[in-house]
Amino acid sequence: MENLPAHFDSLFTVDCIIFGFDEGELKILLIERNEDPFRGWFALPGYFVEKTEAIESAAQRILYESTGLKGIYMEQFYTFGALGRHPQGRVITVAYYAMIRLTGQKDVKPVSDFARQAVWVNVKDIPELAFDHSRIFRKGFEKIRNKISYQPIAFELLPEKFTLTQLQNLYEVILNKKLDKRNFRKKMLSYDILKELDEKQKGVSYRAAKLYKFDKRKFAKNFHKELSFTK
Amino acid sequence: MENLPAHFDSLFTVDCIIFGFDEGELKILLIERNEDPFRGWFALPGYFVEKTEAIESAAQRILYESTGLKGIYMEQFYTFGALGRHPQGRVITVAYYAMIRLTGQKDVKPVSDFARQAVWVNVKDIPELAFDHSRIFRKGFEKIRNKISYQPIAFELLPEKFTLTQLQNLYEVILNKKLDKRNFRKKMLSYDILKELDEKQKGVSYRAAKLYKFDKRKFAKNFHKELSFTK
DNA sequence: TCAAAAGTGTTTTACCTACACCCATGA
DNA sequence: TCATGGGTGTAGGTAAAACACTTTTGA
Repeated sequence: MENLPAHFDSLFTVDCIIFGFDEGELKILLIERNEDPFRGWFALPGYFVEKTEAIESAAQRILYESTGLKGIYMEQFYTFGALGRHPQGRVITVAYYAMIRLTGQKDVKPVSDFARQAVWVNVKDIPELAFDHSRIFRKGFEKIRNKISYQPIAFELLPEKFTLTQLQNLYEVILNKKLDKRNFRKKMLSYDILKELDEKQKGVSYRAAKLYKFDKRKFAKNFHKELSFTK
Repeated sequence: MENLPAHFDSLFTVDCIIFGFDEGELKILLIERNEDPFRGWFALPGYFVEKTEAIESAAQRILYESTGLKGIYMEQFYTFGALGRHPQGRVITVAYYAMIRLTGQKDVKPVSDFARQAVWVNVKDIPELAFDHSRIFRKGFEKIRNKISYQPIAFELLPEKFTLTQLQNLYEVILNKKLDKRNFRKKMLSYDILKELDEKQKGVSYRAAKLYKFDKRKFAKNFHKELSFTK
């Protein structure tokens, strides 16, 4: 790169929106900063990309440091590079989202200490975030809202075995609207991408619901067409 | 940025896919490189982002230098940052696409000399490109193919006044499939986003077609819903 | 037996699809 | 008058939307 010294001083970061679904609520993981600038503010997990690191690997590393999880599918959704988005100079940020299974045990724990103080926050209660992270969050949320209507991303957020009502709740939370129960079930089952299990919900004080699994094999077979949930 | 010297050496570029529609063919603008690496290869117009420049401005600048056009809407679609995508080191590239009106006169002329040798190439005849630009092109083309089905981006490529057949041709070229003439017209007109003019095509040796304009006012009013072209 | 959610069908409506002929124009 | 594309309508099928009651279970 010896011909191009004028271009040597740019900073990159990767920031991640990590979605989880727990007790009927869609949440994201935020960290509380204890460094300037924005000391004490909440922010998306993110960090600088190392010199010899691909962006994709940096995103995976940051997810791991924030949650202890590896090998989760992440999707890049936008790159933010306005002047003045970082008070100390021009920083370019590549933003990713990930969706993870939050089991009841809350076993998702940060590994590094830049992310100590990580908290799960309901997407309806996100405070004003550091830098332009509020804007990044809104853009990422909009992306998944769009995507869930034609791609089976919802299943990445649910436990392996789930009820149709849980699945519908998740769609409702992401789309931010009520769906008709009968139409939802009819349509979802018509796609033939779920496997009905011989098992039922346990520990509820009402009629136990059947459990289902997402069936990747069926999905691969049946999906040249796309899902569709509008109303 | 004085605390972060370890992160100071990253290179950014912006690359642009500039689409134009001319004589029934969808084309993009390519430049022929006369610098190493990839001297003599075709590549997407693109260049390094300056230190004090926002990414968005860099994209506008590169479009201007390549075509002489300003103020065209550009959309960022992906950021490429794999190791090894540039032989001289890690370069991160933010990719944009733009759609421009190619009038018959071909009055689109490069302004700077990094883009001397610019040529319009039919998307069906794109050669193997420098760096990973072939991949960037494929990804961008896929994006517009998707987007044209629910957003009125086609009109940016057509002359201000156009016939329904021209519009249909453009859809067919982008979607890479034949559409039914009657169904296309019925559906397109049903959206009520076109203004029928009192004018007809001139200089054709067959029945002259009515001309239409895209009507932004109507579009804004009628589009909570989305366009849809599948078959 | 009560509370809470599970589970289930039908009718109406809108949209998508397939399909073929006559019309207007300039050469 | 011929060649070329412009312009038009309908019927059948499929999917979406609206809508309410009975069943199961544990407390």
